[in-house]
Amino acid sequence: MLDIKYIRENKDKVKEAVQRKNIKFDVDYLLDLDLKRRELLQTVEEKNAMKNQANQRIKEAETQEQRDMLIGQMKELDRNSDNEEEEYKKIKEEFEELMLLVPNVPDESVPFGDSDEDNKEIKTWGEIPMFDFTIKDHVQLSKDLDLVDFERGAKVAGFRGYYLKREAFQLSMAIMNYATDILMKNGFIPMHAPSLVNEKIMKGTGYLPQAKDEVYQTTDGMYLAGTSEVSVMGYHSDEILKEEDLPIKYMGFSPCFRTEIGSYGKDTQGILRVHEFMKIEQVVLCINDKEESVRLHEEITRNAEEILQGLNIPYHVVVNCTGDLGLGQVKKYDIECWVPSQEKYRETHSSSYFFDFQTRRLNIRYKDKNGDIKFAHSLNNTGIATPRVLIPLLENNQRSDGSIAIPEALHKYLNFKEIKR
RNA sequence: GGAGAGGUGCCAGAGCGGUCGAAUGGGGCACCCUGCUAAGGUGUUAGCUGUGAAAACGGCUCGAGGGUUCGAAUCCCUCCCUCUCCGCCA
Repeated sequence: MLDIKYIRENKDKVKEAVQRKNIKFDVDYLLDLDLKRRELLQTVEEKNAMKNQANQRIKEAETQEQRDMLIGQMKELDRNSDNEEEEYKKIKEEFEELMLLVPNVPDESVPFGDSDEDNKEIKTWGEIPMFDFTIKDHVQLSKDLDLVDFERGAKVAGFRGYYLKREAFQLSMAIMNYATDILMKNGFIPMHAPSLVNEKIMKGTGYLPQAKDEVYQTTDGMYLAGTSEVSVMGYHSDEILKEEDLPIKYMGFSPCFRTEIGSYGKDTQGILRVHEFMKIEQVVLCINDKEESVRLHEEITRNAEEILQGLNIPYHVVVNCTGDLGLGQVKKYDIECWVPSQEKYRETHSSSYFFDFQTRRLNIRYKDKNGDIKFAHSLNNTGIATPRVLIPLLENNQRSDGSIAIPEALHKYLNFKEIKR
């Protein structure tokens, strides 16, 4: 959510953001409504002030007659103010709903574009492996080595269901431990965070209402979060933090659930796009300062790179174009890992900052050195997500005999150094 | 799942129709005093929001939402949450 004052003063910027993010939203309508809202608020508050004064007089009335007369006047006043109050309430409600739909303004450095096709590569790392044999894709590797069971996955959990078996399971756990160690070394507080969350927090992080098709709702009105970003951000909701405690860095571990509605027919093979997976997420809260947000954005991006480099997976980093930014995101880098069978990079990490877009919704504030209360800034990036990262890991490390070499960084977490049958 | 208790400011805790945005204590902050095992004194310490350049003035908020009333932290209803006991259970 943006500050309405900011929207009033930067109407054109916001309109531009609406356009560039390909969002349907009428900024002028919102501002008209805001004007109406404030006008009504004024009259309602004036009436309230009169009532308060009248009440004061009733309290101070010396005789019963005086009192009765004043009460009579009050009743009259009350009758007249009902309508305005109703109308104010209605407008306020609409106003608040609309406010949730206003997009954040992208940073100047974000390239213009419509879709991920227009994202710009800014960095590559690692050498794309050259194989002197016919490679297998991760699906074939998984089947041949009995690492993932898709058929039984589908039998039990439906389309996109899967079982991670044997070394794949161990690998998945090892990767989590490995990523945890790196993030803890870099100052993150680890948490196993809830994935079952309430509506307020889903709204606060911006997944509702805009992405409501992509989240599972339970029969009792709760939601299964698609990322622990949701519950980790909710952790400090409605709190006032101390400036000296910032930046505060959390790594949230949780299962993640996504309906993948809207991606029918996409990535139907294998474990690239599944309904449930495990993820470590980096979530950072910092002071209300652009420079600091930018600095930390680079930092959490580096953290993900450090994790991938240790796994020796070739990747590149892209800056997402305006059209590929989420509603609240100011800027986003995607890290995409090389997938040999597809001969392209596929997204494994998404690193973004929001300024105070999320913290306004979640009411996460801090008291600065002058005692002023400000909204914090928030950022987040993937730490590591399995099973998706297993795709580049398995494929890039496959050998001609069908076995798979395990990167050295994981050896200390595993009792095997290769996967072989 | 059953029974009960409760949700008030940074914390503890009083208030149970008007004098309450809220006693008191603790903590924090500021100043004063004091040479001593950091004590004493005084003051200060909620957020949101509207008009305004500002000073200021106004409105809202005692878990959330609704209702009764001239008036609600206080009464009524619904929901959420916490705690205790019983049951069930990884």
